[in-house]
Amino acid sequence: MLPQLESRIVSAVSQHILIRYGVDIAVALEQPRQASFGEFALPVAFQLARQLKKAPRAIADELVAELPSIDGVKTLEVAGGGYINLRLDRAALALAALSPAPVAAAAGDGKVIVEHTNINPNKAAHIGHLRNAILGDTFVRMLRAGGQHVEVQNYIDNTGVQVADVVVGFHYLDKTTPAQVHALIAADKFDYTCWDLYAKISQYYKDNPDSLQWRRDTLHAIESGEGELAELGRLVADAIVECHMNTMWRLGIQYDVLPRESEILHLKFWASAFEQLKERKAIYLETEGKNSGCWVMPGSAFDENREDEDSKVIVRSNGTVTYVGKDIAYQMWKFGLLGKDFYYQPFRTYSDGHPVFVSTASPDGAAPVAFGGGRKVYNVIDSRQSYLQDVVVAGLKALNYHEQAANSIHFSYEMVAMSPRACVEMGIELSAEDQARPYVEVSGRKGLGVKADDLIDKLIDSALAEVASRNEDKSGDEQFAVASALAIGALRYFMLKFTRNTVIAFDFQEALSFTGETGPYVQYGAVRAGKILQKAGDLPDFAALLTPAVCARLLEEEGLWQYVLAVSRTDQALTSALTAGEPAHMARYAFQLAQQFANFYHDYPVIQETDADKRAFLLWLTAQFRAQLERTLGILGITVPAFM
RNA sequence: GGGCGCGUAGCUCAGUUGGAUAGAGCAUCAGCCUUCUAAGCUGAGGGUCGCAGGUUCGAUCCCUGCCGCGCCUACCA
Repeated sequence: MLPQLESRIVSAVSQHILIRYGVDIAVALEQPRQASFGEFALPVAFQLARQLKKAPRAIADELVAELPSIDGVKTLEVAGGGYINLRLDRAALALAALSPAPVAAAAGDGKVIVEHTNINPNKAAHIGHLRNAILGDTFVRMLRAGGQHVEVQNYIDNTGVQVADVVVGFHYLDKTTPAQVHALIAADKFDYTCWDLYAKISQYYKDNPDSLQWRRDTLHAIESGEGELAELGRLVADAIVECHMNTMWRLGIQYDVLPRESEILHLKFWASAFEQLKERKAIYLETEGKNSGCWVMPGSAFDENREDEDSKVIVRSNGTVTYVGKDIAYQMWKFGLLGKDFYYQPFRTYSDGHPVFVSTASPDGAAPVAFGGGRKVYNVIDSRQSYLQDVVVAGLKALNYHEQAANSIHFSYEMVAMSPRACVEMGIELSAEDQARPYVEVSGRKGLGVKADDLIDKLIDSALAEVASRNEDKSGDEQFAVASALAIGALRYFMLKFTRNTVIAFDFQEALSFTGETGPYVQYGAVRAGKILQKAGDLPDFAALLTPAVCARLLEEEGLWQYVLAVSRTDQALTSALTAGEPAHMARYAFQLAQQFANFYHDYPVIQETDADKRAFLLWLTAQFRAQLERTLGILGITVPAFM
C-alpha cells in the first residue's frame, strides 16, 4: 500500500508546484536517514532553489504552509537546510494493511521472455551455471510477482563443439559404443562421467593437435544427423539435459520450453534470417582482406568507433553460419519476426504439475502449444558475452526492427570465480601467478570448478547435521526436508546477495554459512513467526478487534509503528528491485525484514501480552511479518521450512 | 591499442535520478538463554569512499586525467 501513497504524495506536490510556481519538475521522495525525521522526505526545495533564485529553506516554509492536505499524510515540517519531512497517519496505514484492497492485475501488455541457464549439454552443471539459473529464475519470479506474463526458455546447444568433444572422447579415445553409453546413462551421474571425459579430451587435443580433425568430423556428423557419431551426440546431449533439469529442479527452477539448436538447423531458421539480412543489406559479401569470401556485418553497425576492418563474420567462407548468425535467427524467433516456428513435444511434467516442452522438427504428434513471439526479451548471459549480444542487437537494428532491438535486454552478470583458498580445498594446484590473484576463473575444459550437485549435497549434509542436533524428536524424513530447504535457501541467497556486476570469488566457508546475512537467517525469522502464531491458537478476528481508535492508541508507541512500516514495504522493494533489474535488492530487503522481525521478537513477548487489544495487535503484526517474509522468500525461490 | 566493468572498515560486499551523522555480514573484543527456538539479540573498536583536478549550495555517486585489477576484443560455441 505504500506505493499508492507515494504516488499520491508525488502527484499532489508536483501539481501544487506547477500551479504555484509554474515549474514542472520531477518530485523526488526519499526515505530519511533517521526514522525520527518521519517516514518520507521531500528535497524538492533544493531542486527549486536554483530556478526560483530563492533560499531552499524559504521555499520549504512556503510549501509547507500552502500545500493542500494529502490523504494518509498527517504532518509536514521543514528540517535541515530545506527538507520537508512527512509524517504519516499511522492508524490509517495500519488499517489499510488490515484490509488490503485487491491489487488490480497489471495490464496485459504482452509476453516477456526470459532465457536463462543455457548450459552446454556435455557435462555437469557448475557454480557458474548456478548463478545464471538462480539469477534468471529469481528475476522471473520478480516479474511474475509484478504481474507480468513471463515465458521461461532454456536454450539447448545440442549440436555444438562442446557436445562434439564429449562424443569424440567416447568414440575415438575410449572406443565406447552407443550401447555402452546407454549403460553409462543408466548408471549414476552420467554428467560427472562426461565432466571428466571433457577435461580428458581437451587435454588430448592440446597434446595432439592433429586430433582436432576428429572434432571437425564429429561436428559435421552431428549437424547432418546421420551415423553413429550423430547418435552418440543425441544420446549425450539428451541425457545431460535430463541431468541439468534435475539439478535445477532441486533448486525449484523450472522452464516452460527448451528450444534446441538441432531444430534451428533442421527447420532452417538460419535460411530465413539469412534472406532477411541479405535483402535488407544488413550484411554483405566481403571480397577482399582476411574475411574475403565471408558474409560479414560491418563493425560500424554494432560499435560506432569501430573501423570497418573489424567487421563481424556471420557466414564463413565455407558457407557455414557462425554462432552469432544462429543467435540472430533465434532472437528473431523470440520476437516472432522469423515467420517460422518450432514444433513441440512434452519433455516432462514437474511434480507440481507444471509441464515443460521441448522443440521438435516434425509436426507429427506435436503438442498444440506455442512459444516465442515476445514483446520483451531478457537474455541472462554472463558479461563476457556482451560483445556477441551487441552484435545480435545490431542485427535486429540493421533489419529495421528498432523496437525489438530496444527490447532485447542483455541481463548480464559477472562470472563466478574461485577464491585461491577454495581451489586449495578442492585439491587444485595453482601456479604462483594464480595464487597471487584475488580469484581464479572456473574452467570446464580443465575440469576446474565446483559441480552444482556436489555443492548442494555438501550444503544439505551440513544443514542436516545442524537440524538433527536441534530436533532429535523429528523423523529422518522431516529432518531431511528441512535440511534441503535450508541448503537451497543458503545457496540461492548466496548467489543473489551480490549485485550482478560483482565477480563472485567462490569460497566454501561463505557459501556454507547459515548465520548472518544468509537465506537461513531469513527462514529462521519466518519459522519463529510461525511458531508464535501456532502457539497462540485460533487467531482473533483482527478486523473487528483492531478499530481505528485501538490502532491509533497502540501506534503512538514508536517501536510498533516502525514495525508496521517495515511490513508495509514489500511492494516498494519489489518495484525498486525490478526497476533496477537487481535481484540483489530483493534479497537485501528480505534480510532487512528478517532483521526487523528479530528485533520485534526480542522486544515484544506476544503470547504473554496481557492487554487484550495489544495482544491482538502484536499477533496481527506477527502474522504480517510471517506473510511478508514468506512472500519475499517465495520471490527469491526460497521456501519456509516446517521447523528449524 | 580499443570496449565494458571494478577499486568503500582487517575480509566479503551494500549504498536507491547528487542530499541530513557513509551502512551490513564475517572476523575481533565485552555482554544476554528459568521468559514465543541463542541458526538469535545488545554493545565496542575499525573509514583520507584508489589518487588528482572540475561542475554544484552540496559529490562515494556526475565530468576529465592518472594508478591498479578483471573480462572482452576468433572464419570456437
